[in-house]
Amino acid sequence: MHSVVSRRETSPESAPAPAVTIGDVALERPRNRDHGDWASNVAMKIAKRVGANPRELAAEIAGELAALDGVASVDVAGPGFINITLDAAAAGAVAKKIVDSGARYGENDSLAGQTINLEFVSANPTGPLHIGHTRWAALGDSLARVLKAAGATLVSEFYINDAGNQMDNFGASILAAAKGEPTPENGYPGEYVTELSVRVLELVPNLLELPADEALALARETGYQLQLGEIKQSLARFNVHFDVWFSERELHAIDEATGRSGIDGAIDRLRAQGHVYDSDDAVWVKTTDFGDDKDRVIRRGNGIFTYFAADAAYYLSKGDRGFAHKIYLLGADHHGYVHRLKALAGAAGDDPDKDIEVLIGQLVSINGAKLSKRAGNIIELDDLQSWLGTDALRYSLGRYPADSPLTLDPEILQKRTNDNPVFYVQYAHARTHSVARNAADSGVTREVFDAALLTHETESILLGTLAEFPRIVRQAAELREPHRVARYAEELAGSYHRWYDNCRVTPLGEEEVTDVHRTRLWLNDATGQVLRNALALLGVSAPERM
RNA sequence: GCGCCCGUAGCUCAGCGGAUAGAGCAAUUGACUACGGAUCAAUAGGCCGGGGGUUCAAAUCCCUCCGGGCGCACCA
Repeated sequence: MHSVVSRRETSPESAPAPAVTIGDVALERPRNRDHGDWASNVAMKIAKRVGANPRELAAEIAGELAALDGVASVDVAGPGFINITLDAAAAGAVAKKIVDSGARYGENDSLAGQTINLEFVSANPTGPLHIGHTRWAALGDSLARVLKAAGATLVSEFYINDAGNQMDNFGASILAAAKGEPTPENGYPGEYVTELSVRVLELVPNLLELPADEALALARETGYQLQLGEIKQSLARFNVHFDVWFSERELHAIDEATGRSGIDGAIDRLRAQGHVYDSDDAVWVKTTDFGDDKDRVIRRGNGIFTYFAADAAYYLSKGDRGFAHKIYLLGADHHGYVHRLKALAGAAGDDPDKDIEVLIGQLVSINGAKLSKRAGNIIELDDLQSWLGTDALRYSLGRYPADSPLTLDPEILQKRTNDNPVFYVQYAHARTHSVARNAADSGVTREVFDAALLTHETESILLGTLAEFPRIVRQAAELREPHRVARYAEELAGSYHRWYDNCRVTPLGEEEVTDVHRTRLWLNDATGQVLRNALALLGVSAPERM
């Protein structure tokens, strides 16, 4: 089909208008089943430019399409839609293809050749992860999986903000707790600090006998390692994987040979590009050249670098490490940063519109969620997870686009019913296994696959849904919207349940096993495979029994 | 004041410029001595925040107003 339509677009004698591009050629699955298996609006798109009547043009294209193998019928509808219906054998072939492809079905090469660094969560290692981090963790990890499935070379990265005076405040808080003193000014409250102090004292029994500065440093460093370990464990339990844990301290570290840090080098490089100037004893980056509303200080009058300086060095480090494309996933409370990051890209000589991409996630709230007393009245990832379970939590956060503000209802998240889409999808998957087990017991095998036997309306719909999966994955990757995979999984689960209600895989009672049963087993197994692949992209388990 | 995001069914939310705007929940009513009823079938529920514009075609793109969230540091 593609070939005929594109020939129409590119062949000089049949389509003389040069302004027509491949982007005009849309072939999509119509929402309404009455409009066939595939539909195209190409005739309406190009009619004006080629000076033709859209309906006549559509009829001409339809005539060519109808002659193709596997096409059952082609109709022209409405203002010039071309509706294509495949015959059962052509539509059914996808079931075998899916079973043969296995876990790789859905992968595509739309992002092949792209090297992407995806940074998300990047929490300060001074306390537990909260509900905001939880959403970015779920979305970021799923996005990473989707981008890989689309063929990108991808590294997921956690930037550890382990430099700066919040670390000193953190250390001072632990030290104070160890002494039984109240939380210092600008310190971190919460019982977890006390818990950390107990563990620090176990590791450093003589902490309180050391000189003050030494004790502070030890409290800070020991507490940091313990807290970072907690964060890593929380994320691992949440099925979230990072390829790289990047320490901000690396950027501050002084090179023995040159006596300079990565940040020094970064400022030099930005200066060489002509985007750095000195004023009022401070060093500034001319971010207004790139759309920021004011220039930003990168080195203060007192000689101390701002946070922005580390950001600059970090950005450059990503490019130095071979990542042409950098994606940042930030919370809405950091959206003021977008201009600055874009400006960094521009100041570094990159293209701010192509080489850096900043995704802003809106805030999430959960009605009635318990605030964590131990972490100072935040909602903790660990609490949410033990309360709702990894699958329900990841799925619930993963099925909404990042830019939509979200309010979750814990009553529903806890229900193991249709109310909760994750169980609806997982149940469909478990059901495919149940059906396969029963088929094996009844002597139904996959020895025969005759796609022409898949003629029931629910089979046609199910096959159509299955065929769409690679397109969904590609779209989710290109739009950076992993939630599309979840929505698709729900649609597929629905198509499967309805098929199950209408079409049996195992024969009833004394009925003989026929090729219809055998072929349906392929369809059943194909559905299980795609549900499994979709859930895997979301980091959610696909149980065989529930 | 400036900037970003959001406003779609009673609720929570999908919706790539296309055909009669969808799903789940909540409400009402049905279907198992048939592969798991954690399922399925059906009914009802909408000036897609308001108003302009672009287009053959707008929930979708542009402008404007209203409402909500967030941000505007020589903090990190």
